[in-house]
Amino acid sequence: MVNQEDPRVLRTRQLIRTAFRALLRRKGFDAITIKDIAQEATINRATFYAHFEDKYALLDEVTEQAFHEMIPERVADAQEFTDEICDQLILMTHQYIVDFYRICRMDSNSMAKLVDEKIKKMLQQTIESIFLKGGTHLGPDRHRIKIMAAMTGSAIYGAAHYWLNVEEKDRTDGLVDIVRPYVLNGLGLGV
Amino acid sequence: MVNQEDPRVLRTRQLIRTAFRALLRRKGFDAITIKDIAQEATINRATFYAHFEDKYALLDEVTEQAFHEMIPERVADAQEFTDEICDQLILMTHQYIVDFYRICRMDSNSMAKLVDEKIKKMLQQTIESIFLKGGTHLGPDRHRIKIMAAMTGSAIYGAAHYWLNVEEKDRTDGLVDIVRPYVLNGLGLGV
DNA sequence: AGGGAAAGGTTGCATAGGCAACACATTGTA
DNA sequence: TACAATGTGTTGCCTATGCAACCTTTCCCT
Repeated sequence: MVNQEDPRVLRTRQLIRTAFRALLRRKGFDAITIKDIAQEATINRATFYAHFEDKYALLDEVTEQAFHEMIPERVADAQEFTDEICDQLILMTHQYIVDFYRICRMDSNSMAKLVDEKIKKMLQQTIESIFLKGGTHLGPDRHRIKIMAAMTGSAIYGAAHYWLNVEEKDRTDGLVDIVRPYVLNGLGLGV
Repeated sequence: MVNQEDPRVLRTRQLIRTAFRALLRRKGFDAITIKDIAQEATINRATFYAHFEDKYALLDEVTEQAFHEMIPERVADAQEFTDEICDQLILMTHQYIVDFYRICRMDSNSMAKLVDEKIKKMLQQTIESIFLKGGTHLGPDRHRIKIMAAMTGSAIYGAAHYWLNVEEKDRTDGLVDIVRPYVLNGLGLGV
């Protein structure tokens, strides 16, 4: 395997990611071939396989990168799961989903499922890391913390996703007003 | 020497050019080192020398690239040296000079001289190529055509450069109104 | 069903680029 | 002046990428 810190490797991987994101804006995921990606990235097809097993692995990484680009600094650095952090997580998740469905042609079920799973996972990890940073009220039980993070992430994601089909979907304050109390009460942080 | 059509070479050279242009916006030419360029381009310093002899060669290429980016298509494709083409050459040259002096810190005499010479040369080549494409009224004498192109290019460049110090320098129509008749009359194309 | 085109992967070899070390030149400074 | 620091330019060795060739798998057309 290649050395992930070699500048050539960093550049090549970035080229591939950028090319893939550009392609997603004009083609469906299923219709994109490795050849397409290699051409768009101006790299050799064989080189692609030195970095990614297949386009699914690439999608995974791109999804993760996009998540990191969208997460507000205050959330990433948060020491505690406050109202404000909760709101930002809800809004960001909603925005992420909206962007993804608007920019990419979600004509592929396999892609939609992969992206959904990935975002949920990233969300859960983010929440868990916040729980762990602040000496949390949830107690020291690592298992319990993980489950609470999983539930919270899933709840936020599920609501944000559902909101796509709501009539007032532009009114994100409506979404926040419903989700925040639910999550905070569930965590025993209710006001 | 490296193969100029290898995709790696094309990418590397582009990285170097882009890095150099970025550096020129925040440092004087004399203050820019090869190390700076290599760092900005995320390439190795030794790699720089595989592509350019020194930063002067790079400046030459970047100047030429910028010229090609600015030249209007109608001028590049022109079959004849018409009034309109003449006007566009004047305006473009003026714009090029203005941009260069605005964007780059022209604190280096060596740089200013190199850039000036290069633009003049590009201008003369462009004009000569137009003369050669249209069965010109200048006759078949290649030598004569070259001199006419050199004079025309120098005249346009000189005027555009002088215009930097004119009070109404924003009024480029004033520049055009002076240069166009001069050049066209000189070429025996007067109206 | 069958057969050809296109995509997915893999491999060996040639070349470009990364890295570290070196000698030399230039500059700044005590 | 001297000497330390920084920049220039080069070299040898190693790794990543390009390229062409190859086989396999998938798809699609009749």
